[in-house]
Amino acid sequence: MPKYMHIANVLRNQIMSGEYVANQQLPLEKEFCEVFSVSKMTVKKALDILVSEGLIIKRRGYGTFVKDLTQVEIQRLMMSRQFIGTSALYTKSEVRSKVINFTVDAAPADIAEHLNIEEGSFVYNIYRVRIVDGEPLAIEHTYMSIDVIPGLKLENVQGSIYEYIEVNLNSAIQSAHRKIRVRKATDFEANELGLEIGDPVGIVEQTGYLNTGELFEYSFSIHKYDSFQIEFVLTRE
Amino acid sequence: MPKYMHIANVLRNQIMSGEYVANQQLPLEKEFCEVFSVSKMTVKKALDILVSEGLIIKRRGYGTFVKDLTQVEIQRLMMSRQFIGTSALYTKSEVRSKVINFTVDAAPADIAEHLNIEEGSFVYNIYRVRIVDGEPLAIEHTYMSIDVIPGLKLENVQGSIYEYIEVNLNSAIQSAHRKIRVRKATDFEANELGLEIGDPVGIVEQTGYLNTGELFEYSFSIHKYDSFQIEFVLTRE
DNA sequence: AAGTGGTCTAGACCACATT
DNA sequence: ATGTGGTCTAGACCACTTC
Repeated sequence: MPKYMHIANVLRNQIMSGEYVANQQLPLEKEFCEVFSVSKMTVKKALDILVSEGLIIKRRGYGTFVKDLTQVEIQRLMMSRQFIGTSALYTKSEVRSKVINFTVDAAPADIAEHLNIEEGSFVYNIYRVRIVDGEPLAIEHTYMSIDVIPGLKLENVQGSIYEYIEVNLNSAIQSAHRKIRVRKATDFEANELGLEIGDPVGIVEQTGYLNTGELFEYSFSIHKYDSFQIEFVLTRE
Repeated sequence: MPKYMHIANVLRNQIMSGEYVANQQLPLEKEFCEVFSVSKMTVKKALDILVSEGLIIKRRGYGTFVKDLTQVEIQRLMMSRQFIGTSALYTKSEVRSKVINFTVDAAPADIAEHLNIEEGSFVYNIYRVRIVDGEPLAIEHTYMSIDVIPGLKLENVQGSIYEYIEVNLNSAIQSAHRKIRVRKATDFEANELGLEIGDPVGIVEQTGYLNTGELFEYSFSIHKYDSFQIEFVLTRE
C-alpha cells in the first residue's frame, strides 16, 4: 500500500474514533512529515483524500481542520464509500435476478448511439428484476456489445455480470456515468415491483466503462421509491 | 492559474473539439513534459483532473487514452461541471423564491442534531418555493444557525442565500453532503408545484459546510419530478 | 512579520503491462 | 527487455491568512 494511502487510513480512523473531533485543528503538514517520516507532498496527498471524502477542510495560510460533522454524518460517510455497479447500490445484501429477457439483438439506433457502436451491431439485451433479500427492488435493462463482452451466459446474467467481467474477462470496470431521474411507474413496473400504478420510481441511467476506456454497458434501471437512496459529497474546486 | 490547471484546460478543449477522439492514445507523460516544459508531477496532476471528470483513463505500463465517449456524453460532461448550491441544480436560468416562512425559532431536537448545535439554539427557519423561469419547480426547507450566519434579511431569502454568505460574510461554501430520495408529493407540495396528489417528487437532503469547516446549513428540498435530474461520474479508486 | 498550505522541480525508484 | 504510469523525495518558491 502506498504511504499516502496508509496515512489517510490512519487519520480517517482517528477522526472516526473521535481522536480528532469536530472543528479541531489537525497537526501541521510539517508535523505529519516528521510523525510519518515522509515528505510534504506525500502528506498533502493523504490529506487531499480526506478532503474529497468530506471529512476535513484545508485553509491555506491557516491550517487543516476536521469538519463540523455530526456523529451520524461520520457513520454515513464511512458506510457509503463509493462503489460501482448497479447491484452495489444495495451493499451488504443478497442480490439475485429474475431474468425476463436475455437475447442477442441487432442494436436499434438509440441503443447503438449510447453504446458508441454502429446501428445493427449485435448486443446483449438483458432485462432483469433485481431481487434484494427476497424483495424485488428494481428492474434493470442492460445493453452490452457482444464484441466487448464475449461469452456471456445465462448463469452470469442470473448472478453478477460485473463478476463475470472481472473474473472471466480479466478486465475491470473503471468508471460509470450516471443520470438520476424520477417518474411514475408503468403498469408493468408497478406489477413487478409490488407498487400501485403511478407510484414514484427512481430511474438510474448509466454508461459503464472498462479500465481500457472501452464503453461496455448502457443500462437504465427502475427503482422502487421507498428503498431508493443515493448519497454523495460535493466539493468546491 | 496553476500550470496543471492550464494544461488540463488545454487538453480538455482538445478532447471536446475532437482533436483527440474516442479511444485514441494521448501523448506520453514524458512528451507532455517537453511540450509544456513542466515536470512529470505537474503533467500527472493535470491528467488526473481529466480522469476525475470522466474524459480519459490511464493504464500503468501502457498509456493514457481518451474514453470511448459519445459526442452527446462529452457535451453532457462539460455542461454539468459541478456546482454547489441548491439553486445551482438549475443552471443558467432565472431563479427566484416565494417565501412561505422566514422566522427565527428555537431548534427542535432533530434539526439541532443535523446542525450539530444544542437543542433550543436559535435557527432561521426558511420555507421557500423556488421558481425557475417563472415555473415553481421545488419547495425548499432550510435551517441555519443564527450564530453562524448572522444578519440574514428577507431580501436575501427572496434571492440567493449563498450570495449573501459569499458577499456579506466574506465566507465561502466549501462542500455539501447530499442524500437523494424519491417519494409521493403531499397535498401541500402537489398544490404548490402544480402536481396531482401522490405524484412523484425527488427529495434532496443537504448538509452544507463553509470553508472554515463550520456546518452552516441543513436543508431538504422537494422537486417536481419532470424537471428533476442529477448527473455524476463514479470512478474506481 | 510569521507561518500556513499550494505549486513545482529534477530525479530516483517501483509496479505493472506489453512485445 | 522495454517502456508505461505511480510513488516519493528534498528543497525551492509562492499565495494566502492571521496577528
